[in-house]
Amino acid sequence: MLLAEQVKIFGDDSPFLMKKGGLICTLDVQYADETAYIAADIVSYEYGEMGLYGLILPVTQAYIPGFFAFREGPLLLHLLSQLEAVQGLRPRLLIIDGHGIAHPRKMGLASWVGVKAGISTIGLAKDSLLPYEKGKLPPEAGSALPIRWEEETLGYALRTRADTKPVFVSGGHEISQAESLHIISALRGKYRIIDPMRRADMAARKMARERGAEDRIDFLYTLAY
DNA sequence: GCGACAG
DNA sequence: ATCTTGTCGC
Repeated sequence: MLLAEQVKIFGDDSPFLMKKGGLICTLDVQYADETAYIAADIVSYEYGEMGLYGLILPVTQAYIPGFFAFREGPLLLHLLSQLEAVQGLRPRLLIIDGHGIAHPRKMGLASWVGVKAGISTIGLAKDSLLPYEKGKLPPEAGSALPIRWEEETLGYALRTRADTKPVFVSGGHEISQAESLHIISALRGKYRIIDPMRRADMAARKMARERGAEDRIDFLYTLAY
Protein backbone atom coordinates (compact mmCIF):
# COMPACT_ATOMS: atom_id res chain seq x y z
CA MET A 1 0.00 0.00 0.00
CA LEU A 2 1.19 3.50 -0.77
CA LEU A 3 2.55 5.35 2.24
CA ALA A 4 0.06 8.19 1.73
CA GLU A 5 -2.81 5.67 1.96
CA GLN A 6 -1.55 4.54 5.36
CA VAL A 7 -1.81 8.00 6.90
CA LYS A 8 -4.68 8.08 9.36
CA ILE A 9 -6.21 11.35 10.54
CA PHE A 10 -8.92 11.00 13.17
CA GLY A 11 -12.19 12.91 12.99
CA ASP A 12 -12.57 15.99 15.16
CA ASP A 13 -15.26 14.13 17.15
CA SER A 14 -12.82 11.43 18.26
CA PRO A 15 -11.65 11.47 21.90
CA PHE A 16 -8.40 13.33 22.57
CA LEU A 17 -5.59 10.83 22.92
CA MET A 18 -3.49 12.97 25.26
CA LYS A 19 -6.18 13.06 27.95
CA LYS A 20 -4.61 10.14 29.78
CA GLY A 21 -1.16 11.73 29.76
CA GLY A 22 1.88 10.19 28.15
CA LEU A 23 5.00 11.80 26.79
CA ILE A 24 5.22 14.42 24.06
CA CYS A 25 8.49 14.47 22.14
CA THR A 26 9.40 17.53 20.10
CA LEU A 27 12.15 17.14 17.50
CA ASP A 28 14.42 19.53 15.65
CA VAL A 29 17.48 19.11 13.43
CA GLN A 30 20.34 21.44 12.57
CA TYR A 31 22.68 20.82 9.68
CA ALA A 32 26.37 21.67 9.44
CA ASP A 33 28.23 20.43 6.38
CA GLU A 34 27.23 16.78 5.97
CA THR A 35 26.33 16.25 9.61
CA ALA A 36 22.93 16.40 11.30
CA TYR A 37 22.51 17.45 14.94
CA ILE A 38 19.18 16.20 16.26
CA ALA A 39 17.59 17.20 19.54
CA ALA A 40 14.54 15.72 21.28
CA ASP A 41 12.67 17.54 24.02
CA ILE A 42 10.44 15.40 26.23
CA VAL A 43 7.53 16.78 28.25
CA SER A 44 4.51 15.31 29.99
CA TYR A 45 1.28 17.11 30.72
CA GLU A 46 1.49 16.08 34.37
CA TYR A 47 5.12 16.84 35.17
CA GLY A 48 6.29 19.26 32.48
CA GLU A 49 9.89 19.05 31.28
CA MET A 50 11.17 15.48 31.41
CA GLY A 51 14.45 15.58 29.50
CA LEU A 52 16.49 16.67 26.52
CA TYR A 53 18.44 14.30 24.28
CA GLY A 54 20.80 14.67 21.37
CA LEU A 55 22.06 12.54 18.50
CA ILE A 56 24.66 13.21 15.79
CA LEU A 57 24.31 11.46 12.44
CA PRO A 58 25.80 11.78 8.95
CA VAL A 59 23.47 13.25 6.31
CA THR A 60 23.01 11.15 3.20
CA GLN A 61 20.10 12.77 1.36
CA ALA A 62 19.90 16.17 -0.29
CA TYR A 63 17.04 18.53 0.50
CA ILE A 64 14.42 18.63 -2.24
CA PRO A 65 11.42 20.92 -1.61
CA GLY A 66 8.33 18.78 -1.22
CA PHE A 67 10.41 15.71 -0.40
CA PHE A 68 11.82 16.84 2.91
CA ALA A 69 10.75 13.54 4.53
CA PHE A 70 13.37 11.58 2.60
CA ARG A 71 16.12 13.76 4.06
CA GLU A 72 14.99 14.22 7.64
CA GLY A 73 12.63 11.27 8.19
CA PRO A 74 15.27 8.54 8.52
CA LEU A 75 17.25 10.70 10.96
CA LEU A 76 14.23 11.10 13.22
CA LEU A 77 13.43 7.37 13.10
CA HIS A 78 17.00 6.71 14.17
CA LEU A 79 16.65 8.98 17.16
CA LEU A 80 13.37 7.33 18.14
CA SER A 81 14.91 3.87 18.14
CA GLN A 82 17.82 5.12 20.25
CA LEU A 83 15.45 6.81 22.67
CA GLU A 84 13.67 3.53 23.23
CA ALA A 85 16.77 1.32 23.29
CA VAL A 86 18.89 3.51 25.59
CA GLN A 87 16.36 5.36 27.73
CA GLY A 88 13.34 3.07 27.45
CA LEU A 89 11.29 6.03 26.27
CA ARG A 90 8.38 5.52 23.90
CA PRO A 91 6.59 8.90 23.43
CA ARG A 92 2.87 8.89 22.77
CA LEU A 93 3.07 11.92 20.49
CA LEU A 94 5.69 13.57 18.28
CA ILE A 95 5.77 17.24 17.35
CA ILE A 96 7.85 17.56 14.20
CA ASP A 97 9.33 20.58 12.40
CA GLY A 98 7.56 20.34 9.07
CA HIS A 99 4.07 19.53 7.78
CA GLY A 100 1.66 16.70 8.39
CA ILE A 101 -1.03 16.38 5.72
CA ALA A 102 -0.99 20.11 4.91
CA HIS A 103 1.19 19.16 1.97
CA PRO A 104 0.66 19.01 -1.82
CA ARG A 105 0.63 15.21 -1.66
CA LYS A 106 -0.80 15.03 1.87
CA MET A 107 2.44 13.42 2.87
CA GLY A 108 4.62 15.79 4.84
CA LEU A 109 7.53 14.82 7.09
CA ALA A 110 5.31 14.38 10.16
CA SER A 111 2.97 11.98 8.33
CA TRP A 112 5.90 10.03 6.94
CA VAL A 113 7.47 9.58 10.38
CA GLY A 114 4.09 8.77 11.95
CA VAL A 115 3.39 5.93 9.53
CA LYS A 116 6.93 4.55 9.60
CA ALA A 117 7.16 4.61 13.40
CA GLY A 118 3.52 3.80 14.11
CA ILE A 119 3.07 6.79 16.38
CA SER A 120 0.87 9.87 16.60
CA THR A 121 2.45 12.98 15.10
CA ILE A 122 1.74 16.67 14.58
CA GLY A 123 3.49 18.73 11.91
CA LEU A 124 4.52 22.22 12.99
CA ALA A 125 6.02 24.47 10.29
CA LYS A 126 7.09 28.10 9.98
CA ASP A 127 5.90 28.44 6.37
CA SER A 128 2.94 27.02 4.52
CA LEU A 129 3.15 24.99 1.34
CA LEU A 130 -0.55 25.58 0.68
CA PRO A 131 -2.34 28.91 0.20
CA TYR A 132 -4.40 30.28 3.08
CA GLU A 133 -6.47 33.42 3.60
CA LYS A 134 -3.85 35.55 5.33
CA GLY A 135 -6.10 38.57 5.77
CA LYS A 136 -8.72 36.54 7.64
CA LEU A 137 -6.46 35.62 10.55
CA PRO A 138 -7.01 38.04 13.47
CA PRO A 139 -3.84 39.63 14.92
CA GLU A 140 -4.51 38.36 18.45
CA ALA A 141 -2.43 35.53 19.94
CA GLY A 142 -4.37 32.28 19.90
CA SER A 143 -6.37 33.00 16.76
CA ALA A 144 -6.45 30.26 14.15
CA LEU A 145 -7.62 29.87 10.57
CA PRO A 146 -8.24 26.56 8.80
CA ILE A 147 -6.16 25.76 5.74
CA ARG A 148 -8.68 24.27 3.33
CA TRP A 149 -7.95 22.24 0.23
CA GLU A 150 -10.60 20.59 -1.91
CA GLU A 151 -13.39 20.72 0.70
CA GLU A 152 -11.09 19.48 3.43
CA THR A 153 -9.33 21.09 6.39
CA LEU A 154 -5.72 19.97 6.14
CA GLY A 155 -4.36 22.11 8.94
CA TYR A 156 -4.42 25.52 10.62
CA ALA A 157 -2.51 28.78 10.55
CA LEU A 158 -2.11 29.54 14.26
CA ARG A 159 -1.13 32.93 15.65
CA THR A 160 1.12 31.91 18.54
CA ARG A 161 1.99 35.53 19.30
CA ALA A 162 0.15 38.81 18.63
CA ASP A 163 1.03 40.72 15.46
CA THR A 164 3.46 38.04 14.39
CA LYS A 165 3.45 35.65 11.45
CA PRO A 166 1.51 32.48 12.31
CA VAL A 167 2.87 28.95 12.48
CA PHE A 168 1.30 26.10 10.53
CA VAL A 169 -0.16 23.14 12.38
CA SER A 170 -1.35 19.96 10.74
CA GLY A 171 -2.16 16.47 11.89
CA GLY A 172 0.53 14.05 10.78
CA HIS A 173 -0.80 10.62 11.75
CA GLU A 174 -3.23 9.04 14.20
CA ILE A 175 -4.51 12.33 15.59
CA SER A 176 -7.31 14.77 14.69
CA GLN A 177 -6.83 18.27 13.31
CA ALA A 178 -8.73 19.65 16.31
CA GLU A 179 -6.46 17.96 18.83
CA SER A 180 -3.36 18.98 16.88
CA LEU A 181 -4.42 22.61 17.05
CA HIS A 182 -5.48 22.27 20.70
CA ILE A 183 -2.14 20.82 21.81
CA ILE A 184 0.05 23.32 19.95
CA SER A 185 -2.09 26.18 21.19
CA ALA A 186 -1.82 24.88 24.76
CA LEU A 187 1.97 24.91 24.44
CA ARG A 188 2.06 28.58 23.40
CA GLY A 189 4.54 30.66 25.34
CA LYS A 190 6.25 34.01 25.07
CA TYR A 191 7.63 33.45 21.58
CA ARG A 192 6.32 32.53 18.14
CA ILE A 193 7.96 29.13 18.41
CA ILE A 194 6.48 27.04 21.22
CA ASP A 195 8.81 26.35 24.15
CA PRO A 196 9.41 22.62 23.48
CA MET A 197 10.43 23.37 19.87
CA ARG A 198 12.58 26.27 21.07
CA ARG A 199 14.41 24.05 23.52
CA ALA A 200 14.99 21.40 20.85
CA ASP A 201 16.15 24.07 18.40
CA MET A 202 18.55 25.65 20.86
CA ALA A 203 19.93 22.29 21.97
CA ALA A 204 20.55 21.18 18.38
CA ARG A 205 22.23 24.52 17.61
CA LYS A 206 24.44 24.17 20.65
CA MET A 207 25.56 20.71 19.58
CA ALA A 208 26.34 21.95 16.07
CA ARG A 209 28.22 24.96 17.46
CA GLU A 210 30.30 22.96 19.92
CA ARG A 211 31.03 20.01 17.66
CA GLY A 212 34.49 18.49 17.83
CA ALA A 213 36.62 15.60 16.66
CA GLU A 214 35.70 13.62 19.79
CA ASP A 215 31.98 13.68 18.99
CA ARG A 216 30.33 10.29 19.07
CA ILE A 217 28.24 9.42 16.05
CA ASP A 218 24.94 7.63 16.66
CA PHE A 219 25.37 7.94 20.44
CA LEU A 220 22.39 9.20 22.44
CA TYR A 221 23.58 12.18 24.47
CA THR A 222 21.66 13.33 27.54
CA LEU A 223 21.66 17.13 27.38
CA ALA A 224 21.29 19.80 30.05
CA TYR A 225 18.64 22.48 29.83
C1' DG B 1 8.99 25.39 -20.20
C1' DC B 2 9.28 28.72 -15.78
C1' DG B 3 9.12 29.72 -11.06
C1' DA B 4 7.97 28.57 -6.35
C1' DC B 5 8.99 25.34 -2.77
C1' DA B 6 8.58 22.66 4.90
C1' DG B 7 14.08 22.12 6.60
C1' DA C 1 18.86 24.70 6.91
C1' DT C 2 23.04 28.23 6.24
C1' DC C 3 25.74 32.67 4.87
C1' DT C 4 25.56 37.63 7.74
C1' DT C 5 25.12 43.77 10.75
C1' DG C 6 22.62 46.50 12.73
C1' DT C 7 18.43 47.73 14.85
C1' DC C 8 13.91 48.02 17.08
C1' DG C 9 11.15 46.58 21.12
C1' DC C 10 10.02 44.28 25.49
